[in-house]
Amino acid sequence: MNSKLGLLEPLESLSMTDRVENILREYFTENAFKPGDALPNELEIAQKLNVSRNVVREALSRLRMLGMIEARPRRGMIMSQPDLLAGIEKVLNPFILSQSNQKDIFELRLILEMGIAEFLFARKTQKDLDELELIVEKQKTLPVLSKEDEIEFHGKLYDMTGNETFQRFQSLLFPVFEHVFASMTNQKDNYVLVDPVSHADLFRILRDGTPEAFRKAMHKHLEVYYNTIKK
Amino acid sequence: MNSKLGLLEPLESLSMTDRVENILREYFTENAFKPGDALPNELEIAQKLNVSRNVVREALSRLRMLGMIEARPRRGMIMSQPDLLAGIEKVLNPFILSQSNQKDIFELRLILEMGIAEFLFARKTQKDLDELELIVEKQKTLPVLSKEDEIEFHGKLYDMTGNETFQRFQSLLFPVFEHVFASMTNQKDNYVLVDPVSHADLFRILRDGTPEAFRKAMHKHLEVYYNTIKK
DNA sequence: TCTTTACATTTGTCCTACAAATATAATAGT
DNA sequence: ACTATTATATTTGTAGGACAAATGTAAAGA
Repeated sequence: MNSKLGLLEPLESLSMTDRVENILREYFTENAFKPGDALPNELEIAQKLNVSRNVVREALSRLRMLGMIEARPRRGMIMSQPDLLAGIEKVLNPFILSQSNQKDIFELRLILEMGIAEFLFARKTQKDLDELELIVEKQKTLPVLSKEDEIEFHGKLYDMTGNETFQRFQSLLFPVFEHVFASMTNQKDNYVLVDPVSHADLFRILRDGTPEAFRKAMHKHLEVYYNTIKK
Repeated sequence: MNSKLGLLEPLESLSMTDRVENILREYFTENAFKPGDALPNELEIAQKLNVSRNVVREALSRLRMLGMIEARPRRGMIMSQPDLLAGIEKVLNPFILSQSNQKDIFELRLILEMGIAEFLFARKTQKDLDELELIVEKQKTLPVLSKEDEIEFHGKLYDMTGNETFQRFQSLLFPVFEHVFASMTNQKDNYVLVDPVSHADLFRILRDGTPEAFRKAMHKHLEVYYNTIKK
């Protein structure tokens, strides 16, 4: 009778707060709430749902954190434009993320670096190229590139994509990326690796070449990371 | 005296809940809390921080939503492995996201499709290829591909990357992607477009070709979307 | 009609209370 | 001394009351 009981998932016992959170989000969606729209007040919601104001406030607190709603003291709440990355930002902590998630993020960064090529070529401007060249020239004089130098160059690339979310997303992913790579290369190999493709090479291709050539070069540039990918 | 007053940013007046949320996350980080570690109880936190238990609970409610902590009724709270995409999942609603964020997401999906090539070739198995071929063969018999057919093929690709987060991420992005594209192509051009590169073509290249060739083909396959990219 | 005053509204915060179930300590029984 | 039972303490989830503060609105007065 109890055979295979281990396969049974524990049926999720949602707290009142969880349920109210879900109900509210559905309510917003189904009634096509748009940014600026006024929300019912807390007491009204509590009474309609037959829960305490505490529970409602705990649920609203979550939505407020996501930027989905805005509470203006003494003037009621309104719908708002959520912050796309607010939720993920608070969670990107290498010490509490699962190994699996950390690996996923490591790979996500590699994918982004390869994927942005089309956008770079579609949107590059002379001003952008000049600024990137400045960075490259400065780095040429350095004996070795620091973490900050890497961020400066690649950050500028994300900048040039004209996509604000990429830019911010990448800066959020980078610390985790670094952490994963550091833990993979067991600290012992602290040698400075010579890039087979330098930032200067990437710059030249971005200026004169094609997306195809850029992706090829970027792949070479990131070779040391791609080499860690296991089947 | 008041000239240029408009340039002054309103100094962020954080609520107690906001501040407690920040303090708690810092506390976890600085004390290297790891999944499974026991947390102080609510009353203790409230007394230490000199705020009411309500405020603490509202802050904890947010962290619970992110999966960062777990509360076991009557047994205290423990640190937990956060759900990487829990936050973003609740916010991916085309009707409340800003136009700018929607555009960013549209582009993000294109970037992912191009970027996964390396991973597909590094991790493809015969079993995966067989399953993908099955999908392709089935779709060959169809006069026209539905949205579900698209999801089935591309979803299988994400599957093959061996990256759970990609898989889930992509399925979250897709509805927004569709919504953006639909609103760009003013409904009027409902004609069925003939892919310059079909799913069958992509499959053959994935089986016999190179990442480079695959990216090239994928770019062609997504041409209609890439054509929408503006400077 | 305009100004001033009073009132109602609503979020943020604090407080108290208690159910329920678990872990721990205390008691009783052998 | 050891086990079994009972009582106690703990802690989250939920309910409900209270009030400050500032805003918008209605009422009163000039």
